[in-house]
Amino acid sequence: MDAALSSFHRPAIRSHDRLDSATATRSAKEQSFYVVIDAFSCDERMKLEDETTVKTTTKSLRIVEFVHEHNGAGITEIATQLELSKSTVYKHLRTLEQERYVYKGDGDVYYVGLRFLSLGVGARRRRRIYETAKPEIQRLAEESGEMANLLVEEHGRGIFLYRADSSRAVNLDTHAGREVYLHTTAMGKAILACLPERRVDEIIDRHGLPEMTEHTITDREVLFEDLETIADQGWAVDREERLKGLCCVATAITDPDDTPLGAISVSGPRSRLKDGKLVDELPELILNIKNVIELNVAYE
Amino acid sequence: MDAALSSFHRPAIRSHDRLDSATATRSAKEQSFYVVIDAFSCDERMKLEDETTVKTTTKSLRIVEFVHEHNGAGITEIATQLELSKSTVYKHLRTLEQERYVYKGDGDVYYVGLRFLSLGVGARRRRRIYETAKPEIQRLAEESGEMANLLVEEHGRGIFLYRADSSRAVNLDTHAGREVYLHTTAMGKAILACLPERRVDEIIDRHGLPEMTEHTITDREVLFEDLETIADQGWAVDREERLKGLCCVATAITDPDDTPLGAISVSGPRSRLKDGKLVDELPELILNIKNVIELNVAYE
DNA sequence: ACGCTCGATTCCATATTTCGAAACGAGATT
DNA sequence: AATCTCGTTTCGAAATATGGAATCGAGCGT
Repeated sequence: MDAALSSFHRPAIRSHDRLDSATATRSAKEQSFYVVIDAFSCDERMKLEDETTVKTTTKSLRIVEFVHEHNGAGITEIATQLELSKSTVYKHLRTLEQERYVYKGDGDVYYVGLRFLSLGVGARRRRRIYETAKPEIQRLAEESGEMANLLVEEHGRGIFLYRADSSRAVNLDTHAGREVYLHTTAMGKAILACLPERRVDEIIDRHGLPEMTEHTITDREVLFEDLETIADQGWAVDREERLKGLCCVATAITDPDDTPLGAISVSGPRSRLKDGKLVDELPELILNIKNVIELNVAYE
Repeated sequence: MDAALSSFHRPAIRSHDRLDSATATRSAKEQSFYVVIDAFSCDERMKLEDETTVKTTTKSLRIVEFVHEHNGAGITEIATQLELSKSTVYKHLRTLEQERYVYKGDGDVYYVGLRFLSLGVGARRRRRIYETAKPEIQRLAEESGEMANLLVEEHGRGIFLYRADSSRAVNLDTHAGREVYLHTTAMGKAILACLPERRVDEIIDRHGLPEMTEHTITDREVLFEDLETIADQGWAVDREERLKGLCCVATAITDPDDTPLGAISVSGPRSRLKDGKLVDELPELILNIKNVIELNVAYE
């Protein structure tokens, strides 16, 4: 039973994917990364988790996540993988189905329900920046001729809220809802650069600095140096740090009091984003749009 | 404790909203409608729910839903409204927060987390029809000059997957993820018309025929007559049945074997959609698009 | 038609876990 | 300083989640 829970803490999956081979399936795998808990902190952690945590709920969520990551799953498969009894999994799924969080397709396979979409879209709408930034992101995509994105931070991770494609769009894994590590993207780093050092340390402690490509920053010192540069110049760049072949320029959108509300970016294949465009042309364009959005957010 | 659960079964909220006054907040209220359980079936139902249901999970979900419907809530508020103890709510929220399904904003207010967006978007992507229909829906919006929609059925309810606006867009409550009763919309009725009568009966038994406007069909016989007409002519119409001032024309998208995969519609203000357009021009346009989508789905 | 296999479902005794009352502590208000 | 409100913590009683075994049921091959 304890083994059941520990099985969720998988080692990082290094995805040295090329841009053109990025698929939706792979994104699910990436998301299942958790920092491995080392043996020493176990007592403390157990204390905390046992006393203040509802284990049954955790179990239900794990089941849903399993179904999600596998694009549908049957009871036996889930029970085996999660080291739970079939009857337990059965009851959890029945409950979730009754509440419309999962549904049973043909042939006894359970799928994640669209109820999650209702709540998720509500959560997105609640972010002030979303509606304000959307039209500007579209403009950004048009004027740059590349893909433009909006990302926000939650629980120390980045979540894509919106993406606008230009006509030259590349098929990419960054749908709305996609979760990424902040240190692996230009948008993430732009947000980190706005946060107090203490906060950044907390985030690194919680999520680590997993390596996605050979260019990913995996060293705390190096990251902090980069963040300083970003804070100075006002924009961040990502040269294939999350995905091989993909480059981005980004800047954070902040409150009047410098709290980051999210970040916007332009991203495209390395072949089209040479240095001239990447560090001259695009930063200027992005900073313009940043200003417009910040004004609109402030006086909405 | 039993009282706690029964408090979720609220009577229908009749929303005689006008088109122009429809807001996001109101949509949340609508969604909280549940069929009231009458006293006689209680034993049976308890038996079923008690034996095969994980009550703890249900409780967690109710808490999340409460937070969702109230656009954020504190522990005491939730505990009071849901008739649970503060410590219970506290522990559930802590668990959900740890798993990133909720997050705590400033001032001890909990909000629904964007984790729901990740899972929800995944659920949407899994519907074959979504990617296929999207570009066609956009075309439908352009060619009709009105709003065009894509809806699918799940658990006997309708869920909007996508909406495309024309330049003359009206500000409406139908974002992606929005849930509606099937019998109140043209798209819903178009889907119902494809289902075997037995299935339609089940759905009505589960969700009832709640009245949204004075034009809503609230009688089973009347509904079945309408469904027959729809099945014959291949398209459905909604004259202010869900929302005062809003009219729609819709048709179902089906598999080669007539299983409905979803429905598409054009909707706009009554003032612009007179009978000439509503029952002559638009049905033809929609049926064309339906054909294109069905071909693409079949040979994808 | 028959047995065979695999999965979902049901039943039940057991003990794990949840739950609520009450106490505590921090902030705000009077 | 007293009072109120709200989140957090503690702890034992009571509820209920759990896993294993038994049952059911569909699909397959002989």
